Amino acid sequence: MDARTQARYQTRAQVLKALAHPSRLFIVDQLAGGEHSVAELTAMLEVDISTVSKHLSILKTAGLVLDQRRGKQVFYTLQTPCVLSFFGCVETVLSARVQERIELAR
Amino acid sequence: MDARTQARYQTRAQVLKALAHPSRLFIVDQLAGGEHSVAELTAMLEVDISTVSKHLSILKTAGLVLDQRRGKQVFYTLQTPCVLSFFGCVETVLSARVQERIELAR
DNA sequence: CCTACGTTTGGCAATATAGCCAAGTGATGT
DNA sequence: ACATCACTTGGCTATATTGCCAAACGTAGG
Repeated sequence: MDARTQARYQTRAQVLKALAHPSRLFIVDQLAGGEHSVAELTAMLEVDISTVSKHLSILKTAGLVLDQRRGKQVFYTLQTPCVLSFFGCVETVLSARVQERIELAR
Repeated sequence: MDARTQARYQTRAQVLKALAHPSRLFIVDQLAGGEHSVAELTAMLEVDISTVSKHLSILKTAGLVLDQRRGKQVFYTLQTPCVLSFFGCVETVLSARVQERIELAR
């Protein structure tokens, strides 16, 4: 694998890495239903607001969400809704995993 | 977020985490074209074979690939090809990121 | 049985990630 | 100007991930 190819997969991996965290997946799922402020997401996640802010920063850097300040609040929206299609596939993967276990148990 | 919800996103995140590494993305991409042995993938990736074996183990645990021993070799195949659709969306995200930078530069 | 080959596993050090608290920033109202 | 609210950033520790080497394992052939 040459340096150029390596770099391409590295970049792609960064996007997936941004999604590969329970809280960040939850955030994306919530934003699918419309914009939310940091405080709103914090209330749902029940972790420190600084932690939520950092998660949002990671999603933003990855190009997955957009931030928009209105007054004192900052509202986040989903920038690339196609990531929602990941959820369906992930469920398929999980089903396959369950199927696998059933077959092993036989 | 209650414990049940937390667990659901945790499980989903595990699948994405398995994909969120350059070498593992490369492997998935290669397996899209058909089965490959550990040695073949090692030659392409140019890292230690034990490292490749561990990457494959992670993909297998996540339910993304299947292993099949034939003689001395072990061949891996893609178990859930829908993950290939991720690549398209990731490219969209990257395009959006580039677009973003252009607008900022103005 | 012994050896060779392909692969996996254990162990370790280097690096990256997650979450909290505390301090800083930006906007609003007094 | 000052205080307050909403959020971000810095700094820290705990935990997880990565990749190498070495050792173990499974299969096939002599």
